[in-house]
Amino acid sequence: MRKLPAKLASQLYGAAELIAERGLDGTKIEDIAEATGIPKATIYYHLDGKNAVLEFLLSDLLDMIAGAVGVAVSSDADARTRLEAAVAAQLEVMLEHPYLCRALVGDLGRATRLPDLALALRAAFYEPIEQLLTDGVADGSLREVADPSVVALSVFGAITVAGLSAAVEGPSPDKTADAARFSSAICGLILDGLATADDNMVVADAPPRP
Amino acid sequence: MRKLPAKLASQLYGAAELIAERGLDGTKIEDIAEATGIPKATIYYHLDGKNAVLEFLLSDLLDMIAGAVGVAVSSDADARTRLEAAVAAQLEVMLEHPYLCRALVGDLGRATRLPDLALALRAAFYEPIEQLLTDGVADGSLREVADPSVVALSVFGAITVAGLSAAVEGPSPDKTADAARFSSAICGLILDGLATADDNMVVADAPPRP
Amino acid sequence: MRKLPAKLASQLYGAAELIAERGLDGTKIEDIAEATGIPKATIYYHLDGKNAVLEFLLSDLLDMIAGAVGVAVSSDADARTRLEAAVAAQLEVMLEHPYLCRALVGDLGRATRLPDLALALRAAFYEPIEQLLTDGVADGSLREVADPSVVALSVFGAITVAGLSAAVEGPSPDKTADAARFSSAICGLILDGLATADDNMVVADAPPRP
Amino acid sequence: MRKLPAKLASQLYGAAELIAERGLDGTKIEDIAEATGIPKATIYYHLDGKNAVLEFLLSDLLDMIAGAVGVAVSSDADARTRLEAAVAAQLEVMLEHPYLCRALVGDLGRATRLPDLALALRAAFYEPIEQLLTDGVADGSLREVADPSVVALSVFGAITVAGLSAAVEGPSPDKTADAARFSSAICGLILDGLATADDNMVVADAPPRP
DNA sequence: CATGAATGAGCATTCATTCAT
DNA sequence: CATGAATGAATGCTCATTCAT
Repeated sequence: MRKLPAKLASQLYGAAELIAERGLDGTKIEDIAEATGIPKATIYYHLDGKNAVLEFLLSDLLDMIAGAVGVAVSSDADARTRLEAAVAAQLEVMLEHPYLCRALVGDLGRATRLPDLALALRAAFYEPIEQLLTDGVADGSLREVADPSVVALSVFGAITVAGLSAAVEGPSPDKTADAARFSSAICGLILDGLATADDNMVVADAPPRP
Repeated sequence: MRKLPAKLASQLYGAAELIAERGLDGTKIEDIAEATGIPKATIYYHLDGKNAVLEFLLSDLLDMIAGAVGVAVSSDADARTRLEAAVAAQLEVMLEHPYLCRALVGDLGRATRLPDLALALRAAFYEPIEQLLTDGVADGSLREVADPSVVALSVFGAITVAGLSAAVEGPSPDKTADAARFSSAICGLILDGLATADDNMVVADAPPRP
Repeated sequence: MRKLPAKLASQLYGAAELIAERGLDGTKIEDIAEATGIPKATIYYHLDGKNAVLEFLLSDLLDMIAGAVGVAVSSDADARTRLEAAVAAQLEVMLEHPYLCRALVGDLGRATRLPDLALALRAAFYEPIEQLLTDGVADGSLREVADPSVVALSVFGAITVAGLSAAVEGPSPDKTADAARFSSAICGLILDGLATADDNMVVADAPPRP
Repeated sequence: MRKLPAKLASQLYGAAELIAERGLDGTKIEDIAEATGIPKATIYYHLDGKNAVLEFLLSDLLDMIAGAVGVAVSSDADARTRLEAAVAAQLEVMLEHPYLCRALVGDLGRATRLPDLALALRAAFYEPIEQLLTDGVADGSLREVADPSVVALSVFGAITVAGLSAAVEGPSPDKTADAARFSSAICGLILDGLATADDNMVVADAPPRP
């Protein structure tokens, strides 16, 4: 699996919609060849089979997300602010690449079976959040929770499922606005929760209220 | 797709792990036949093809979830309490059936392409939450949000991804305890949020505070 | 590789000429399917791939030869007489199945790479001769030689190459007569040699004549 | 097919073992490239395809054999003596080049389908013997046989199969000694036969003795 | 009803060969 | 001259599905 020439790489994106629509197994290499204009044998010359096509496309998406989130996370604001930025960043990239996202969800099983992708997946989606949760406790901007890893997972789920859903809806005219709207809704949820404000907090492991 | 004789139905569950592990496309009917002990042709006699196997398995899971959540939701407590119950109920069923859950995620793409399943998916996971959000606003137990459908999606994501993750981890010795722990963490997140208590609320679309 | 139903087995012989003509690598499974009337997938249902087709055909030939030679060899005549009978028997079978013989030669390399065939090859062609050589020394009908295994090899070569050559020439109208003619010529060679009768014997390891 | 630069020619021999082991069809040009160190495209620059590689290697072997046998045959000794010399010469070359020999046998089918090779094959192996048989009858050193061409074929078979077998056994430490041993055994066989000396001669077509 | 046997349709992958540099 | 890159053409094999019993 040599490094792809830039031209081929860009052509290959033409396959994303196909794969998003039908799943990788439902997509013949021949279809990919047609959709991208790259001859079948040339795809095989550069990539190690069908999985590698998906791997290439998703790696790229995951890199973009990891990159954007990485930037968002590395400001010197407090963790809560950075979490908000990270949510926005991730949603922006996701909405920017709806086909890749759909391909990712549609072939999530396969993606997790590809070791490289599984790692990239964790690194892009889960780890920054986990880190932020820790940071937030340290700088006092986020409260401590009883089960940080489950919470990180849930936050990851909250963001990702919303983003995915937006991606599945099909292209939207104003992605930035969408991203902002989603981002705002999600941050409202994960930062302030849904309980009515005057209520007593429900804290995990909290003693039963009298 | 006649109703399956009970014996076959139960044997068929033996295929869940296989499908969870390899995805439906990576699983030959022949493999399913071997794993379940049901002869290939007999599977075809009772079910309309490979997809129908997945459909059967997942319908069942979805029904179980919908059922459990349905029960949880129909108590006469306030919406917030019912939401907590729903979360717990969903997680319990998911943890009780880790292979089915993994099969579901792994073939999410296909699942959403099968109309019946897509519907059942919505009905089991999304709709009860959406309803609860509305109810909560009405009975004052949950606060109003600017974008209820996005929030419902996120809540759904928070619960589901956490549950899925638990399912992927492999069977746990004490599923009920796990479910409780997860449930508690998730409710803490979606009801109270992560922001430190003394902070001003970040409310979506709220006017800047002076 | 289940046991072939008799009908298929017989149809399969229709592929012998093809393979003889073009070699196995030059013969597509599809060609074999056409030539035999057996659908491609059915061939695969019964046999483990292309090699197995050759293996089946040649095993059969080898069995026939081993059988005929076995019968010839098990009379209670002296070894020399039995050798003559064995030569005749081998040639008869070879001439009776020219295509199989040509297939065998044409794909000799592959045949020797298929362990089962390599064994059958030895058993059909080489071992009976080796045995006869030993027997002949014991019963006094054949002379002792310095290097029995090389001689056995050579005798095997003398018979086989002649027979093969006849097979390659294409079908002859009177195979039995051919076999007799070849048999007679070969026996004359291997029993009496080519040296003129009045000459001193050239015996291996014999001291140089003065 | 230009004349190969000497260096390439010699590198090309590195492919003989490969081809001997797997057959030509089982050997990718790429494998040959790797084994010889000659880049794939360079092979194509100098030779007309895969067959030409085999043709080159085998032509060479055949030329060597034809040459050595030619020398052996052109002494002015009697035919019988020259036959002995020819046998020794042929075996020497064969044992000197075991891989080429195995490649030859393994792809005998293909070799006979390449017209140039088929001719060279005859010229190297068969014709000198045939000639010697005729010469021997003329000079009285070999007896007349009823079916000279069959006998020539058998003699060719006796020599070649023994030689091949030696080649297949793998490299031997002392090839010259091997050749001498084989040669002696084979000459004993084809000149004096295996019948015990005191026996009546079995002469093809000889009238029954009273 | 259940199923062993049979097969049509499909497709990923391979590889010999070409060609621009 | 030599060769890395590219590809057209080919094919072995798989597997979901059917059907006769």
